[in-house]
Amino acid sequence: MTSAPNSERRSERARRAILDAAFDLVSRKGFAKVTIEGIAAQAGVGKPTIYRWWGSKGAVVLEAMNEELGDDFAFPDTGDIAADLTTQITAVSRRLVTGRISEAFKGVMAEAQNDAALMKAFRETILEPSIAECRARLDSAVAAGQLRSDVPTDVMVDLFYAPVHYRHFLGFGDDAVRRSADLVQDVLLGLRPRTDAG
Amino acid sequence: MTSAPNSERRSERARRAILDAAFDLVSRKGFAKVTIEGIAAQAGVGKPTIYRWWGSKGAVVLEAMNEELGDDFAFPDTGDIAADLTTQITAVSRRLVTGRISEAFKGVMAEAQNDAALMKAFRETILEPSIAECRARLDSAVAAGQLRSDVPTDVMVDLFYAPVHYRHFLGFGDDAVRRSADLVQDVLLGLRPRTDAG
Amino acid sequence: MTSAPNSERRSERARRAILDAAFDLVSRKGFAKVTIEGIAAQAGVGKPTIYRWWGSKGAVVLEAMNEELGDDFAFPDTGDIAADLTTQITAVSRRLVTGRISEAFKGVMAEAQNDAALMKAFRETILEPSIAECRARLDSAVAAGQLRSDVPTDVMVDLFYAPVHYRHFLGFGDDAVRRSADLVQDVLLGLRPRTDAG
Amino acid sequence: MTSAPNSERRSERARRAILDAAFDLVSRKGFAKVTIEGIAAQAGVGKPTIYRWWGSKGAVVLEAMNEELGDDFAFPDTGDIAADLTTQITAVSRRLVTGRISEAFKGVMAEAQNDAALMKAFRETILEPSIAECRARLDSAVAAGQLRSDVPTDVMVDLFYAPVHYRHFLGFGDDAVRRSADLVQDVLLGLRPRTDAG
DNA sequence: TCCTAAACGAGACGGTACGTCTAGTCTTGCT
DNA sequence: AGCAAGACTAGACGTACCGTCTCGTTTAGGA
Repeated sequence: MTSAPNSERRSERARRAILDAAFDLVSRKGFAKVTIEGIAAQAGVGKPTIYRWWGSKGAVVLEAMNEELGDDFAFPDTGDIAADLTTQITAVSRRLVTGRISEAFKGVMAEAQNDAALMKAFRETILEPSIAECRARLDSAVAAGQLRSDVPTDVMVDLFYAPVHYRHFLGFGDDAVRRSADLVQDVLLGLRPRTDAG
Repeated sequence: MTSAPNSERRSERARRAILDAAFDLVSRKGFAKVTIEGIAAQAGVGKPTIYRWWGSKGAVVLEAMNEELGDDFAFPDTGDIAADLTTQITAVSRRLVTGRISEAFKGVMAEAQNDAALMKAFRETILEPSIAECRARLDSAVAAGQLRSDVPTDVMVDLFYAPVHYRHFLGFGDDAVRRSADLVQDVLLGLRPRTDAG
Repeated sequence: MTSAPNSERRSERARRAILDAAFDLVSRKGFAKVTIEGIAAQAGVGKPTIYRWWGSKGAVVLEAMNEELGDDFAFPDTGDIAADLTTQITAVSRRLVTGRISEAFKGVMAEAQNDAALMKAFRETILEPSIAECRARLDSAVAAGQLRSDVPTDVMVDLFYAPVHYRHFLGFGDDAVRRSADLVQDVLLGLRPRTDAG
Repeated sequence: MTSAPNSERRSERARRAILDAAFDLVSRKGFAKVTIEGIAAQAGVGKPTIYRWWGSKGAVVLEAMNEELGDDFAFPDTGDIAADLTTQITAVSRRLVTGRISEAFKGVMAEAQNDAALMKAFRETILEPSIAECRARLDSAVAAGQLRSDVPTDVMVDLFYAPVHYRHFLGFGDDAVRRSADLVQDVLLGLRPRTDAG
């Protein structure tokens, strides 16, 4: 068996070159048309250097996308939960259809459908942090009496985020995705607390 | 240019063998591990016969999946919209995670992210008929006074269907997908008509 | 077993079209780049019509070449055997390197190296008639005392014809092939009758 | 453009396996029935490894044949030019009809009729070295007064070698090819120097 | 003059091999 | 020891033809 590489001796230069090349190629040509060979060539790196540190093209691109995104998943908090949700869903939908990240995201998610490890990595590094931020904001809105308290906030997260991804993955088109934030109002109809019986 | 084949002379035997082989292989090995060569071999058919009638592996599997599904997209109508929605969403979620169609659906959708023609075909043959059925049922519920009339029914369709696909594509796991029907109640909270001001 | 076709009902139109297309295509693109499909297409004929009457591309092209050549293998007879041989070898060498027949001949001979039936057909329809004509002329030259009588005339035929084909098949180049007639004189050096002991 | 491979890093193991497999297959099945795929499979080698180093099946088989022949083209020199020519032509004719090289030679030459690069390679590696050896021997025979000096020795080479190849390529049959050495005497009739006027 | 059997055009079919592409592994210096 | 480089085995890709096999559609001789 091949022994695990020693990460202390890893070349940061090679790592950066690989991630930059991967992100650039995916952005320009689309995930499906990018190959490990192509990444290695553009990065000026041998293929084994990629295979030594990543398990698949999806893993490389996911990491490249993460670096591009940074780790700032902060949710806005103006005190108005409706406005904050609209702001955030609008931002997410724009990222999906036009952002630098767009091609990479679509490609990684397609790949992840048939690659459990990639899906796990995506969820841990991107999705779950985002959800946690959103949920924290919803919790504070519940505490502030802006949302009803008898629907779990993790369910609320799903209700707010689902439409944008649904429209994105099922091919409703860029315009429909971008208009997904409009649905925040409709979801909120049922999530507002009521003085009278629901 | 290669002229189009004459579909009148097409061999139904070959067509069936190809679709059956494709569906069987995808179900057993997963979309990603199936090859056109493998389909041709199992179907007892030459590769060119596949390429003559379909443009990609995704197209073959989509058609195989369509034949498996049949064209029955009927939406239940018991008079109780909440019950009917729950029934239908439950059925959809089960199909996605355990049904015969499960692997094929996941593979086709992953492929469709980077293949516009495949996405278009999927929408026309499967998604849009389903949506139309759902929408018709929602229209009748609006007419019956079970749903408010100031939210367009196509938006309602998105609100009800989004969670199941969202959880499915973003890797929430089979259990979470199956529990998606529970969210019907939460969405309905806001879509019920009200006599008092909203 | 497929019964033999009835040659009385054969379509002369189809036969002509096939031979013409075959000869034209071979002349323009070279034997190796011509396909049965291409011949059928240019002839406006179905592939089975070709397979019904010929066993291979080589057989078609051989017949086409034969029609082009006609059956005139007459050897010149001016009374001067040296001049007649030079005339004939010159004619043959020109046919091989520049004539209409050039590509077809080269292709058929290459094919015939691995197709005994084709070789047999070539010898019977072209080579042996030519040899017979040559040999008859040599016999008359022997009778006229212009050639020695103790070397069999079939051996003489080989000695005169060998150089041109040798140079042609072993790639000595068009010029060398065309100059092959010059060797007639050198061969004749030994084949002239002598009064003194040989 | 595909950059040229670096021959310093070439695997000698793969090269040997390919040449051995090619030669074995051609010897057993005949050139026409051998495929690049078959060679790769028997050699335990990927197809691209063959295409990386050779341009065609003919080129592989030519090199395999060269290795089998070795580079020993030495012409015998017993002092008797007639005997030496007979020995050599006999050896060549036997190689053509029964030797290990027989199938490979026939196949390569057939291919070379429509492949100028292959013909060039054949001439440079096999034919021209043989001719040079023969010519050197003839030169020494001329110097020794055994052959006339007014016929160029390169023409003499053609006269001696032509019959065996002519009979071989034009399908005279194995026996006729093997008897080609008999013609040496007839050619020599005219190439012996004479004291009386020619 | 019609009938009918065949040859015909067309082209889809099951196959084979092509030559290319990329994957992932292995090997060889170089730093 | 990790690296760049790239050759290696492996195998799927999509294409080109093969030779066979239906299909209707002429077409030509015999009834």
